[in-house]
Amino acid sequence: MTDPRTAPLDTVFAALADPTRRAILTMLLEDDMAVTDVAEPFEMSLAAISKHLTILAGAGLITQEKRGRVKWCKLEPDALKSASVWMQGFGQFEPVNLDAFEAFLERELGRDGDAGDMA
Amino acid sequence: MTDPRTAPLDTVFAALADPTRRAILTMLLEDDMAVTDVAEPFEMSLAAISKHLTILAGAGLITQEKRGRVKWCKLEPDALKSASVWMQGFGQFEPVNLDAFEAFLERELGRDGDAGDMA
DNA sequence: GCAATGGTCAACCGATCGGTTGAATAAGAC
DNA sequence: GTCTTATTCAACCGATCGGTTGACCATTGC
Repeated sequence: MTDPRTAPLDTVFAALADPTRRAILTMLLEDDMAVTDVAEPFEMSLAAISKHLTILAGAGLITQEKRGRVKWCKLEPDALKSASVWMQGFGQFEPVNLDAFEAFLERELGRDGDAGDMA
Repeated sequence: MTDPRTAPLDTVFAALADPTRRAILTMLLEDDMAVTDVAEPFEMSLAAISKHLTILAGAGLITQEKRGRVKWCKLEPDALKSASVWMQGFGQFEPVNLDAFEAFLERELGRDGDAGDMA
């Protein structure tokens, strides 16, 4: 129910500061997922992932909707807008470089997203 | 084991998660400042501000240069680029709205930047 | 009904965080 | 030299963080 646009910068940046949570966001970029499926690639407990999802939801970065016994997680990119706008002000308002983003995305997927070395 | 490739995002986002540190960055947007002058508007000790500046420098968001007995703090907006690029990927690559940025800047200055209610 | 599945809750743990204080170091000012 | 200013260091504090475990609640399937 919280408007993602009004989520304070504190919680958004704090949520983004954790590599596991950034990896989760990257996964949700592809599709909505159930909590158990989000947790699958990680080496930590389901409860830990559940906490991470609560933090992401608290920051407005995702929403969670329960259908039956499955809770679906959905990315809410709009919550990033305020933080992005805030940050952009410190650069010379340079245009976003898509190639650079793709490179970062690959690194995130290949590293954080890989449960192999996240212990 | 922290991944050196994604560590920058960790430290940058963590540094931005604190309102005092964001207020410092906003102050440095105007001009370079000495540590004591950075600390002046805040209600906390100089040592606390010194720690905040160390964290900002560790994230690459500022640099500090000692001239005489004064240590000057300088904004380094380029450190925001990687984080900004990462974030922008979750939106529709929308162009930055300058008016929106100014509104946020004012809110930051009026709330976080005011030493009156920062306890 | 009963068992399995999906997810959270509660208590606990060590590490880190944001702050304090007081002493220490370094560089001007006189 | 001595006093003052600028800044950090070191030790400490309570709160929060990221994780664990085991018990608990819901929903589904047989």
